[in-house]
Amino acid sequence: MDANEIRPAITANRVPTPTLERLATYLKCLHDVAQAGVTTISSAALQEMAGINASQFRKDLSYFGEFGRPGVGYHVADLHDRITAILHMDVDQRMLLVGAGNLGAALAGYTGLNDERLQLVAAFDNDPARIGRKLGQLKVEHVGSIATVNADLGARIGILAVPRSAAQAVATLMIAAGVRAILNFAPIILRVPPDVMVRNVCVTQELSVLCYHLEAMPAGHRHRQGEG
Amino acid sequence: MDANEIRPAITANRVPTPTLERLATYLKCLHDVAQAGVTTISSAALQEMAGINASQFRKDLSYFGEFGRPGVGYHVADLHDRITAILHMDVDQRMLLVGAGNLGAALAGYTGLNDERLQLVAAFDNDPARIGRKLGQLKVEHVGSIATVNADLGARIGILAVPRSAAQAVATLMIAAGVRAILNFAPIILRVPPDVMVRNVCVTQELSVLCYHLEAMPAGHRHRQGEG
DNA sequence: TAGATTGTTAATCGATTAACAATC
DNA sequence: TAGATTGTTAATCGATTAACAATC
Repeated sequence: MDANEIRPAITANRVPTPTLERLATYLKCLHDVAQAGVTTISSAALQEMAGINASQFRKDLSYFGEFGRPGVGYHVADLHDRITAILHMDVDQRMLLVGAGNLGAALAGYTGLNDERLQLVAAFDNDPARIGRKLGQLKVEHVGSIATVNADLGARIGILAVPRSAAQAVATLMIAAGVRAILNFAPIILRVPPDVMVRNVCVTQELSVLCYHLEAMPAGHRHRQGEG
Repeated sequence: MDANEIRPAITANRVPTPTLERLATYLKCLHDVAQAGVTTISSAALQEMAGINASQFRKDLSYFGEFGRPGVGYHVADLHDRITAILHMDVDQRMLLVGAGNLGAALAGYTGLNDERLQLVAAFDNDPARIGRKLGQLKVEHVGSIATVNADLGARIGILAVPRSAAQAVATLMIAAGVRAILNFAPIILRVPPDVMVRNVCVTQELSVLCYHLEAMPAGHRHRQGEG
């Protein structure tokens, strides 16, 4: 089982998680080339840009249908829209944020998180000093009111930006409030019911991997960036 | 090639990246059980805790030697220390931060980043309004001075917390200043020389994967958290 | 000693890549 | 038409898991 892996127990024709992760990368590339004025791109050109094998790219897309024209390539804007739709980023996705500290403020201020259809609709904390303050557009509410607030909002995505010590309890509250997908920034392995998904973002883990390679790498060994 | 993959061109007995990523997870678990007063743990008990297969755990460790005692299990504190050493988290690791916005402030304030041997030793920005301000213990300096500052500090890890538009240019500056490992928070695919490693943290990517599964999941399909 | 659990090998599983007929 | 490039199948590669002899 890989870090950040999500495993449906029952599914036919399941799309591999690495494929889903790469779709977001393709969106970044398509965004970049579109800005450069390019309207059509081949899988070979994308390999050059993203460092992802052309066959891989075509195979990834093949899970979802046909997207290109033999001898021509892919229409950049069209492919961008279709991948966005595949990821369901073309419909409104409401999100709750718990934790109004530095990280919470950074997330609330991040445009990528209030862009297009991803919408941060409420922010919570348990610190009285933070409650009532503004976090971007949002007024910070007490975490104890998350269930009643979300009864109206109906958000199914929760972002967990609280200290490790509070993370499990807050996750449980989120789930009781209707959240079914959690983006967890706390360095802890959350216990959740089987119908709740968790993706972990762990800065320390990333740094460990970098440290390992930095020290392990004798002169002459070369490293390449994959992507992200 | 996977997201966040790092590929040494020349290496015998290479440790798989998924294994390295899991080592950080094992540290989290060991930390937790140690606090609960447990001194010895079996791979089966760890499977229960971390949701990572017991064989996987033993196999991961086998890349680095022998750690347990048949019939007994693993000594928690000892294993924690040894994994820490494997990841080179037992020696000082100096890091530069570029980008003193919300995210930079959150990172500078994060204890995990000034914990133990991971040391944030300098912070930079290009906004005159931010230069001279304090970010945690650090005074924000102009990004143009990164090379001269790092000539003294000798940090080899750089944390990139600037907007997408500035990310590539700043990465290039970091590398010129001696950085060989970059933790990138900008949603862009960095172009770097082959001896520089990049790990990407992409919140939007994580959310895409959550959105996909939220929408794709018909009633009756169940999901499990892997870990992180 | 008997029971438990490791480290490691072999089997399985799944993901990546190469190759190529189909097609623009 | 000839050249280019797709979508897909088959081959390769690597990671995960099961099984078990060795060992405490």
